[in-house]
Amino acid sequence: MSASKRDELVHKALEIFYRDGFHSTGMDTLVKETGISKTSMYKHFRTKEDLILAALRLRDEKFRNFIFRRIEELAKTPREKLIATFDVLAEWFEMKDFRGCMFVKASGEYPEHNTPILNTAAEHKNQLIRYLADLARDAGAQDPENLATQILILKEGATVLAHLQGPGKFAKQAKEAAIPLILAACD
Amino acid sequence: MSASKRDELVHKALEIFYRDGFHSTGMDTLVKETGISKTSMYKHFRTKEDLILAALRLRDEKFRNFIFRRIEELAKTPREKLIATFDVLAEWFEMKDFRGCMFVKASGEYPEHNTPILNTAAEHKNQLIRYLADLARDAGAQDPENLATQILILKEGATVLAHLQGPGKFAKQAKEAAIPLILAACD
DNA sequence: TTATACATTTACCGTTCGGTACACCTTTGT
DNA sequence: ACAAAGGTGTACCGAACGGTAAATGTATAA
Repeated sequence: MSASKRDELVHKALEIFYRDGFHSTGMDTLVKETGISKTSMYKHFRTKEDLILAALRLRDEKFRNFIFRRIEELAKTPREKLIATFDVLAEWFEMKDFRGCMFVKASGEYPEHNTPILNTAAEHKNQLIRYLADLARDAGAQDPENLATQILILKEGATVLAHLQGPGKFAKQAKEAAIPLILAACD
Repeated sequence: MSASKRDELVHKALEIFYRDGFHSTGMDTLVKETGISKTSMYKHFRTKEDLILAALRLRDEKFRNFIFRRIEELAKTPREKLIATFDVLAEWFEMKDFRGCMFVKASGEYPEHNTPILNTAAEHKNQLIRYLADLARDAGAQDPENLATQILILKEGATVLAHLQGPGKFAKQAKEAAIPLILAACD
């Protein structure tokens, strides 16, 4: 039961769950696509929910890596980084396999409060807030938490609409809405 | 096959789909909860997808009625109405059965482009944009479409986060982000 | 070489899925 | 009174669901 095999399973599961959804992807499909047997799959993951949680944790890590790394590459000052968030968002929307936010999808399919999947999704958003709040603090914002929350609201709204209506203009519109907020918050 | 019976079925289906999701709600559950027989159900709706589409159309109508009516009740001038959008949003978030936007949920479970369900969800958002753009035009905005889009982005973001993290502060934060945008756009 | 331990496969479990064939009403027109 | 028409319920379809028991490798240690 090698750790790398498990990793491979989670990567593949993440890809398929993100593309097709959670309920509509059966364990038989995952087993077939990964080439493993069903019993082995259930040795690595006790239940389907365990596999979903592992996939969400991987997604959390990969997504934050991508966003944070690109922001750091695109901008130098904290204030510029806050704004660059929306340029990274535009890059994400344009990717050919973009299908919206995986955690929003998960919260739609498992909406019951205080369940592991919804909690994992909520925690992902907390991590984003924390990162943005740190940037806002470094940028000298009066109320870093508030500014971070507003930026996250714009990010989530743009993401939802980009998935529903196509990538078009939403990252740009969100950016144009964010800039005056950021400038006003940092004197 | 009375029209009122069909209406009753759609209402009940909407309630259950919104609470539990689409894939995780079986036709057997719907049949049991409505007290009708399966054959009769399939006389009214050829497939499960037809029933989902009917539920989404009803949701579209009910949701827009609620939002637009409350906005008109809360504010008089077009500019005030744009702002009041976020007070109505706060009311929605506080409702005990609030579970986020049904069309976002639908787009998460049926993400394939150019399919009836995704198209219906996209059209719902178009209707909201159109209404907001009309208000923005009446309020004298330079670019009504842009302002409407930005307000919708804030609405969608606040909705997603309110579902994930609880109603708390998101309507208020979105409102505070929207006000300067609205004021700046209308001179 | 053989016993042990563990990973893997095959074959299957009971349940639920979306959907349907068909017998059984009940109504309506004549 | 009676037949045609159409809505209704029962009982069922094959497939897919999440999950498991038992057999079959296969590598290591004695």
